[in-house]
Amino acid sequence: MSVEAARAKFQSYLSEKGLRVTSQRLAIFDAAFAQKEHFTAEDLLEHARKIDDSVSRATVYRTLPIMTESALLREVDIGRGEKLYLASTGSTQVAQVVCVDCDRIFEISAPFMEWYGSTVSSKLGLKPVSQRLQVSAQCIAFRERGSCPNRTR
Amino acid sequence: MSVEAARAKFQSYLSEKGLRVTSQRLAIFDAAFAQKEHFTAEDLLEHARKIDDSVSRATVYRTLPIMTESALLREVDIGRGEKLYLASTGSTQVAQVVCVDCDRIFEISAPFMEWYGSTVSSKLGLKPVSQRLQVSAQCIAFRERGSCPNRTR
DNA sequence: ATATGTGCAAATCCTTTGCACGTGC
DNA sequence: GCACGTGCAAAGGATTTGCACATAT
Repeated sequence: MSVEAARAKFQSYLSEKGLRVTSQRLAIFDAAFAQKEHFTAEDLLEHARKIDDSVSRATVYRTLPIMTESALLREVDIGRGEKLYLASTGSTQVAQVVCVDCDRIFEISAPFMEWYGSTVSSKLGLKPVSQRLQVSAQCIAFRERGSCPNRTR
Repeated sequence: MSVEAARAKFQSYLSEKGLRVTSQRLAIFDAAFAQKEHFTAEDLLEHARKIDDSVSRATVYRTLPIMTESALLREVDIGRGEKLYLASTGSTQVAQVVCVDCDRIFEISAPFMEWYGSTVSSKLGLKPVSQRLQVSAQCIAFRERGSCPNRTR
Protein backbone atom coordinates (compact mmCIF):
# COMPACT_ATOMS: atom_id res chain seq x y z
CA MET A 1 0.00 0.00 0.00
CA SER A 2 1.41 3.38 -1.02
CA VAL A 3 1.65 6.33 1.31
CA GLU A 4 -0.99 8.10 -0.74
CA ALA A 5 -3.38 5.19 -0.39
CA ALA A 6 -2.68 5.02 3.32
CA ARG A 7 -3.39 8.72 3.68
CA ALA A 8 -6.68 8.31 1.88
CA LYS A 9 -7.51 5.36 4.08
CA PHE A 10 -6.79 7.44 7.15
CA GLN A 11 -9.14 10.18 6.04
CA SER A 12 -11.85 7.66 5.19
CA TYR A 13 -11.44 5.99 8.54
CA LEU A 14 -11.83 9.29 10.36
CA SER A 15 -14.96 10.19 8.41
CA GLU A 16 -16.56 6.81 8.89
CA LYS A 17 -16.04 6.99 12.62
CA GLY A 18 -17.46 10.49 12.81
CA LEU A 19 -14.03 11.86 13.67
CA ARG A 20 -12.73 15.03 12.11
CA VAL A 21 -9.98 15.48 9.61
CA THR A 22 -7.82 18.13 11.24
CA SER A 23 -4.55 19.63 10.13
CA GLN A 24 -2.90 18.23 13.26
CA ARG A 25 -4.00 14.68 12.53
CA LEU A 26 -2.76 14.94 8.99
CA ALA A 27 0.56 16.35 10.13
CA ILE A 28 0.93 13.46 12.54
CA PHE A 29 0.08 11.01 9.79
CA ASP A 30 2.63 12.54 7.45
CA ALA A 31 5.29 12.58 10.13
CA ALA A 32 4.65 8.93 10.94
CA PHE A 33 4.83 7.82 7.33
CA ALA A 34 8.03 9.75 6.74
CA GLN A 35 9.85 7.64 9.33
CA LYS A 36 11.81 4.68 8.13
CA GLU A 37 12.46 3.14 11.50
CA HIS A 38 10.56 2.60 14.70
CA PHE A 39 9.71 5.80 16.48
CA THR A 40 8.43 6.88 19.86
CA ALA A 41 5.57 9.25 20.61
CA GLU A 42 8.17 11.90 21.38
CA ASP A 43 9.96 11.38 18.04
CA LEU A 44 6.64 11.69 16.30
CA LEU A 45 5.82 14.91 18.12
CA GLU A 46 9.10 16.40 17.08
CA HIS A 47 8.66 15.52 13.42
CA ALA A 48 5.00 16.45 13.30
CA ARG A 49 5.86 19.89 14.67
CA LYS A 50 8.19 20.48 11.75
CA ILE A 51 5.18 20.03 9.51
CA ASP A 52 2.69 21.88 11.68
CA ASP A 53 4.11 23.56 14.75
CA SER A 54 0.73 23.72 16.44
CA VAL A 55 0.77 19.98 17.11
CA SER A 56 0.85 19.21 20.80
CA ARG A 57 2.05 16.21 22.70
CA ALA A 58 -1.52 15.52 23.85
CA THR A 59 -2.78 15.34 20.30
CA VAL A 60 -0.01 12.95 19.34
CA TYR A 61 -0.99 10.67 22.20
CA ARG A 62 -4.65 10.97 21.23
CA THR A 63 -3.97 10.25 17.58
CA LEU A 64 -1.73 7.23 18.04
CA PRO A 65 -4.55 4.90 19.14
CA ILE A 66 -6.68 6.02 16.22
CA MET A 67 -3.94 5.15 13.76
CA THR A 68 -3.28 1.89 15.51
CA GLU A 69 -6.95 0.89 15.42
CA SER A 70 -7.15 1.71 11.77
CA ALA A 71 -4.16 -0.55 11.16
CA LEU A 72 -2.08 2.27 9.76
CA LEU A 73 0.42 1.96 12.56
CA ARG A 74 1.69 -1.05 14.38
CA GLU A 75 2.45 -0.67 18.05
CA VAL A 76 5.56 -2.45 19.21
CA ASP A 77 6.12 -2.92 22.90
CA ILE A 78 9.42 -4.55 23.68
CA GLY A 79 9.28 -3.87 27.38
CA ARG A 80 11.18 -0.63 27.51
CA GLY A 81 9.42 2.20 29.22
CA GLU A 82 8.06 3.66 26.05
CA LYS A 83 6.11 2.15 23.22
CA LEU A 84 7.38 2.18 19.68
CA TYR A 85 5.42 2.61 16.50
CA LEU A 86 5.95 1.79 12.89
CA ALA A 87 3.96 2.74 9.80
CA SER A 88 2.22 -0.41 8.73
CA THR A 89 3.01 -1.90 5.38
CA GLY A 90 0.02 -4.19 5.54
CA SER A 91 1.32 -7.42 7.02
CA THR A 92 0.54 -8.18 10.62
CA GLN A 93 2.52 -11.40 10.64
CA VAL A 94 5.66 -9.85 11.91
CA ALA A 95 8.12 -10.81 14.59
CA GLN A 96 10.47 -8.44 16.36
CA VAL A 97 14.02 -9.51 16.89
CA VAL A 98 15.71 -7.30 19.45
CA CYS A 99 19.45 -7.27 19.96
CA VAL A 100 20.25 -7.80 23.63
CA ASP A 101 23.11 -5.35 23.47
CA CYS A 102 22.28 -2.46 21.19
CA ASP A 103 18.47 -2.71 21.40
CA ARG A 104 18.16 -2.45 17.66
CA ILE A 105 14.92 -3.95 16.42
CA PHE A 106 14.70 -6.03 13.28
CA GLU A 107 11.23 -6.70 11.98
CA ILE A 108 10.88 -9.80 9.94
CA SER A 109 7.85 -11.32 8.37
CA ALA A 110 6.69 -14.51 9.92
CA PRO A 111 3.78 -15.90 7.95
CA PHE A 112 3.78 -19.12 9.96
CA MET A 113 2.96 -17.17 13.08
CA GLU A 114 -0.72 -17.39 12.39
CA TRP A 115 -0.58 -21.13 12.39
CA TYR A 116 1.43 -20.94 15.54
CA GLY A 117 -1.07 -18.78 17.36
CA SER A 118 -3.98 -20.97 16.45
CA THR A 119 -2.18 -24.14 17.42
CA VAL A 120 -1.33 -22.68 20.75
CA SER A 121 -4.68 -21.26 21.65
CA SER A 122 -6.74 -24.13 20.33
CA LYS A 123 -5.37 -26.11 23.23
CA LEU A 124 -7.47 -23.85 25.43
CA GLY A 125 -10.45 -23.55 23.15
CA LEU A 126 -9.72 -19.88 22.61
CA LYS A 127 -10.14 -17.94 19.42
CA PRO A 128 -6.93 -16.10 18.55
CA VAL A 129 -7.20 -12.46 17.58
CA SER A 130 -3.59 -11.48 17.16
CA GLN A 131 -0.17 -12.70 18.11
CA ARG A 132 3.17 -11.16 18.83
CA LEU A 133 6.49 -12.89 18.76
CA GLN A 134 9.50 -11.23 20.20
CA VAL A 135 12.93 -12.77 19.99
CA SER A 136 15.91 -11.53 21.96
CA ALA A 137 19.14 -12.21 20.18
CA GLN A 138 22.76 -11.29 19.88
CA CYS A 139 23.42 -9.45 16.66
CA ILE A 140 26.40 -10.26 14.46
CA ALA A 141 28.52 -7.33 15.57
CA PHE A 142 27.91 -8.16 19.20
CA ARG A 143 28.97 -11.75 18.76
CA GLU A 144 32.10 -10.89 16.84
CA ARG A 145 33.29 -7.93 18.84
CA GLY A 146 31.51 -8.20 22.16
CA SER A 147 29.71 -4.94 21.64
CA CYS A 148 27.37 -3.33 19.16
CA PRO A 149 28.19 -0.30 17.06
CA ASN A 150 24.69 1.03 17.52
CA ARG A 151 24.71 0.68 21.24
CA THR A 152 23.23 3.64 23.04
CA ARG A 153 23.23 2.51 26.64
CA MET B 1 11.74 -28.09 40.81
CA SER B 2 10.31 -27.93 44.31
CA VAL B 3 9.90 -24.71 46.24
CA GLU B 4 12.58 -25.90 48.65
CA ALA B 5 15.02 -26.49 45.81
CA ALA B 6 14.18 -23.11 44.34
CA ARG B 7 14.77 -21.43 47.68
CA ALA B 8 18.17 -23.13 47.95
CA LYS B 9 18.97 -22.07 44.41
CA PHE B 10 18.08 -18.49 45.29
CA GLN B 11 20.43 -18.47 48.26
CA SER B 12 23.23 -20.03 46.22
CA TYR B 13 22.71 -17.49 43.48
CA LEU B 14 22.96 -14.63 45.94
CA SER B 15 26.14 -16.00 47.49
CA GLU B 16 27.80 -16.66 44.15
CA LYS B 17 27.13 -13.13 43.02
CA GLY B 18 28.47 -11.67 46.24
CA LEU B 19 24.97 -10.52 47.18
CA ARG B 20 23.66 -10.93 50.69
CA VAL B 21 21.01 -13.23 51.96
CA THR B 22 18.73 -10.89 53.86
CA SER B 23 15.48 -11.54 55.65
CA GLN B 24 13.73 -9.18 53.24
CA ARG B 25 14.94 -11.05 50.19
CA LEU B 26 13.84 -14.33 51.65
CA ALA B 27 10.44 -12.91 52.57
CA ILE B 28 10.04 -11.68 49.01
CA PHE B 29 11.05 -15.08 47.68
CA ASP B 30 8.56 -16.84 49.93
CA ALA B 31 5.79 -14.44 49.02
CA ALA B 32 6.48 -14.94 45.31
CA PHE B 33 6.46 -18.70 45.52
CA ALA B 34 3.26 -18.72 47.53
CA GLN B 35 1.38 -17.10 44.63
CA LYS B 36 -0.48 -19.36 42.28
CA GLU B 37 -1.23 -16.79 39.64
CA HIS B 38 0.57 -13.90 38.01
CA PHE B 39 1.26 -11.07 40.38
CA THR B 40 2.38 -7.45 40.25
CA ALA B 41 5.17 -5.80 42.22
CA GLU B 42 2.48 -4.28 44.42
CA ASP B 43 0.84 -7.66 45.10
CA LEU B 44 4.22 -9.03 46.01
CA LEU B 45 4.92 -6.17 48.39
CA GLU B 46 1.63 -6.77 50.16
CA HIS B 47 2.24 -10.48 50.61
CA ALA B 48 5.88 -10.10 51.54
CA ARG B 49 4.89 -7.67 54.28
CA LYS B 50 2.68 -10.31 55.85
CA ILE B 51 5.79 -12.43 56.22
CA ASP B 52 8.16 -9.62 57.19
CA ASP B 53 6.58 -6.23 57.69
CA SER B 54 9.88 -4.43 57.27
CA VAL B 55 9.87 -5.11 53.52
CA SER B 56 9.68 -1.93 51.50
CA ARG B 57 8.47 -1.25 48.02
CA ALA B 58 11.98 -0.25 46.99
CA THR B 59 13.39 -3.58 48.07
CA VAL B 60 10.72 -5.45 46.17
CA TYR B 61 11.64 -3.53 43.03
CA ARG B 62 15.32 -4.16 43.67
CA THR B 63 14.80 -7.87 44.26
CA LEU B 64 12.60 -8.59 41.26
CA PRO B 65 15.42 -8.26 38.70
CA ILE B 66 17.65 -10.51 40.79
CA MET B 67 15.02 -13.22 40.83
CA THR B 68 14.36 -12.77 37.15
CA GLU B 69 18.04 -13.03 36.25
CA SER B 70 18.39 -16.15 38.31
CA ALA B 71 15.46 -17.64 36.39
CA LEU B 72 13.38 -18.06 39.52
CA LEU B 73 10.79 -15.66 38.22
CA ARG B 74 9.50 -15.08 34.77
CA GLU B 75 8.58 -11.53 33.82
CA VAL B 76 5.46 -11.19 31.74
CA ASP B 77 4.76 -7.91 30.03
CA ILE B 78 1.47 -7.90 28.22
CA GLY B 79 1.44 -4.18 27.57
CA ARG B 80 -0.57 -3.05 30.56
CA GLY B 81 1.06 -0.39 32.62
CA GLU B 82 2.53 -2.79 35.09
CA LYS B 83 4.63 -5.87 34.66
CA LEU B 84 3.52 -9.24 35.91
CA TYR B 85 5.61 -11.98 37.43
CA LEU B 86 5.25 -15.68 37.94
CA ALA B 87 7.34 -18.15 39.93
CA SER B 88 9.20 -20.18 37.37
CA THR B 89 8.62 -23.87 37.19
CA GLY B 90 11.63 -24.41 35.01
CA SER B 91 10.40 -24.23 31.43
CA THR B 92 11.04 -21.08 29.46
CA GLN B 93 9.19 -22.30 26.41
CA VAL B 94 5.94 -20.71 27.39
CA ALA B 95 3.42 -18.64 25.51
CA GLN B 96 0.93 -16.27 27.07
CA VAL B 97 -2.59 -16.29 25.81
CA VAL B 98 -4.43 -13.20 26.97
CA CYS B 99 -8.19 -12.87 26.73
CA VAL B 100 -9.08 -9.63 24.98
CA ASP B 101 -12.03 -9.07 27.27
CA CYS B 102 -11.23 -10.21 30.78
CA ASP B 103 -7.44 -9.93 30.57
CA ARG B 104 -6.99 -13.35 32.09
CA ILE B 105 -3.66 -14.86 31.19
CA PHE B 106 -3.26 -18.51 30.31
CA GLU B 107 0.27 -19.80 30.23
CA ILE B 108 0.80 -22.77 28.01
CA SER B 109 3.92 -24.64 27.19
CA ALA B 110 5.17 -24.25 23.67
CA PRO B 111 8.18 -26.46 23.11
CA PHE B 112 8.24 -25.69 19.39
CA MET B 113 8.88 -22.05 20.16
CA GLU B 114 12.59 -22.58 20.31
CA TRP B 115 12.65 -23.84 16.77
CA TYR B 116 10.53 -20.91 15.81
CA GLY B 117 12.86 -18.38 17.32
CA SER B 118 15.91 -19.81 15.65
CA THR B 119 14.22 -20.05 12.28
CA VAL B 120 13.18 -16.47 12.52
CA SER B 121 16.44 -15.01 13.64
CA SER B 122 18.68 -17.11 11.45
CA LYS B 123 17.32 -15.09 8.56
CA LEU B 124 19.27 -12.19 10.03
CA GLY B 125 22.27 -14.15 11.21
CA LEU B 126 21.41 -13.45 14.81
CA LYS B 127 21.82 -15.78 17.72
CA PRO B 128 18.57 -16.11 19.63
CA VAL B 129 18.70 -15.78 23.40
CA SER B 130 15.05 -16.01 24.33
CA GLN B 131 11.66 -15.65 22.76
CA ARG B 132 8.25 -14.61 23.87
CA LEU B 133 5.00 -15.36 22.18
CA GLN B 134 1.87 -13.56 23.19
CA VAL B 135 -1.47 -14.42 21.70
CA SER B 136 -4.56 -12.28 22.15
CA ALA B 137 -7.71 -14.30 22.02
CA GLN B 138 -11.36 -14.43 22.90
CA CYS B 139 -11.98 -16.87 25.71
CA ILE B 140 -14.84 -19.35 25.60
CA ALA B 141 -17.11 -17.39 27.93
CA PHE B 142 -16.60 -14.24 25.93
CA ARG B 143 -17.51 -15.91 22.67
CA GLU B 144 -20.61 -17.55 24.06
CA ARG B 145 -21.98 -14.71 26.12
CA GLY B 146 -20.29 -11.61 24.79
CA SER B 147 -18.60 -10.92 28.09
CA CYS B 148 -16.25 -12.60 30.50
CA PRO B 149 -17.12 -13.59 34.04
CA ASN B 150 -13.70 -12.52 35.22
CA ARG B 151 -13.83 -9.16 33.61
CA THR B 152 -12.50 -6.38 35.78
CA ARG B 153 -12.54 -3.39 33.47
C1' DA C 1 35.05 -3.64 59.86
C1' DT C 2 33.06 -2.56 55.88
C1' DA C 3 30.80 -3.28 51.71
C1' DT C 4 25.98 -4.10 50.76
C1' DG C 5 21.27 -3.63 51.66
C1' DT C 6 17.48 -1.08 53.37
C1' DG C 7 13.40 2.25 54.09
C1' DC C 8 11.79 6.49 53.08
C1' DA C 9 10.42 10.02 50.23
C1' DA C 10 11.37 12.51 46.36
C1' DA C 11 12.27 12.17 41.63
C1' DT C 12 11.59 10.26 36.94
C1' DC C 13 9.49 8.76 32.95
C1' DC C 14 5.81 8.02 29.89
C1' DT C 15 1.12 8.76 29.31
C1' DT C 16 -3.50 10.56 30.42
C1' DT C 17 -6.79 14.08 31.62
C1' DG C 18 -9.57 18.51 32.89
C1' DC C 19 -10.57 22.60 31.13
C1' DA C 20 -11.28 26.68 28.32
C1' DC C 21 -10.66 27.90 23.72
C1' DG C 22 -10.65 26.75 18.68
C1' DT C 23 -12.61 24.71 14.46
C1' DG C 24 -14.50 21.07 10.99
C1' DC C 25 -18.84 19.71 9.42
C1' DG D 1 -24.03 26.33 15.64
C1' DC D 2 -22.32 22.94 18.15
C1' DA D 3 -20.13 18.78 18.88
C1' DC D 4 -15.71 17.42 18.57
C1' DG D 5 -10.68 18.57 18.76
C1' DT D 6 -6.95 21.07 20.65
C1' DG D 7 -3.07 23.00 23.67
C1' DC D 8 -1.61 23.60 28.05
C1' DA D 9 -0.29 22.24 32.37
C1' DA D 10 -1.36 19.41 35.99
C1' DA D 11 -2.27 14.75 37.36
C1' DG D 12 -1.43 9.90 37.18
C1' DG D 13 0.77 5.45 37.91
C1' DA D 14 4.66 2.41 37.85
C1' DT D 15 9.32 2.27 38.77
C1' DT D 16 13.86 4.25 40.15
C1' DT D 17 17.04 6.68 43.01
C1' DG D 18 19.73 9.60 46.72
C1' DC D 19 20.69 9.39 51.20
C1' DA D 20 21.48 8.18 56.00
C1' DC D 21 21.01 4.25 58.73
C1' DA D 22 21.19 -0.92 59.39
C1' DT D 23 23.24 -5.38 58.84
C1' DA D 24 25.34 -9.71 56.63
C1' DT D 25 29.73 -11.51 56.00
